[in-house]
Amino acid sequence: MKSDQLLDSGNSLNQRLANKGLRFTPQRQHVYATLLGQRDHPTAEEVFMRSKSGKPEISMATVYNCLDALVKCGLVRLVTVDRGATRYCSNMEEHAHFSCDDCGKVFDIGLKASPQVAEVNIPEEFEVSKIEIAVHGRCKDKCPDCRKIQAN
Amino acid sequence: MKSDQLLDSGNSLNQRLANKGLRFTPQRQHVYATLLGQRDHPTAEEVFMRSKSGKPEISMATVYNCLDALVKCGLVRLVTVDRGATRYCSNMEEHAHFSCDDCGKVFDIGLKASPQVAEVNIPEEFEVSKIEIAVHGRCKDKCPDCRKIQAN
DNA sequence: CTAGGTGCAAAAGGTTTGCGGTTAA
DNA sequence: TTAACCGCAAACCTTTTGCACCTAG
Repeated sequence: MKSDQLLDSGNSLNQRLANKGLRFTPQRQHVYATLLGQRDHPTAEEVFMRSKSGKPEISMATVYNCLDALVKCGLVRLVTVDRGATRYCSNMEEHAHFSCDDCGKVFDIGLKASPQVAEVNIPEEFEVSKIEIAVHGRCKDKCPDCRKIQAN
Repeated sequence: MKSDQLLDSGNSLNQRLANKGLRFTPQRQHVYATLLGQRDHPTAEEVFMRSKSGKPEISMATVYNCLDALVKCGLVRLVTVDRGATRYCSNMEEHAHFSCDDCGKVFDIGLKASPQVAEVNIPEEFEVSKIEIAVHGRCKDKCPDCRKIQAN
């Protein structure tokens, strides 16, 4: 990622954090840049690994803290499609997730329409804040791991 | 639960297990009956607690083993709407889940239609096995815990 | 100046595994 | 008879917490 992009994301991040009464720190900027740099769905462990190149002294606890701050200010969201480790997603557009049963990777998939209350019979008293759609299946030859499996 | 119902579920369970090459054991019957007896969405820990009344010698590992067997033979499904412990659901009808942000409880909600590929733009290569819809929000005065919160 | 953040290490869930003994088929 | 299962305890993985030091505002 180029430094001007980093600066952009830094400024945006700065404002976002301030709005929530959170501080702007180099660690938070770095973790955010890490997530933006590779828009997949890494686990905290993976974010930690990637963050260590460029910031070798960063700790796991700080990665969790930073991810938490990013989620709080709406720049990152949690993805919990499986029982495994929580994944983090920097794509804030409305979308669903596809989880591959073979390789475990998570892919973004588009929605044809907003998943409104239309699909579901919500009891009156319930107050809805978020609707999540998770699709499970196989990505087949979409990724290297699954290409290998297909080849066998 | 009455003993004839237990027997019914036992017979159905027996067949189901056999179909998957799994054995019928008293533990599996007991855990299944526990889930059927109270159709909420208990965690493994809660299933363990409930199973101990009537089978005090049962162990946590066995509960996990039994739940796993029940999931394998299609009598129980996993519910993983939050980062917390996996919950288990004996309602195998097609439905969505509502998770309360306040009390953490999970409620079943009906679908107006089957959540078919209609809602989502699945890339061609992807092979879909299951679509899950999770609704988040507040159940308000639906449960005792949330009635308390509302009262404050 | 000080509330909030960082890094470390230890603890806390939740789940899985290894193993000797038991049991359903 | 014997592969599968049980119960126990220990291990494992992910996440949280306590604490001393540090730093952004």
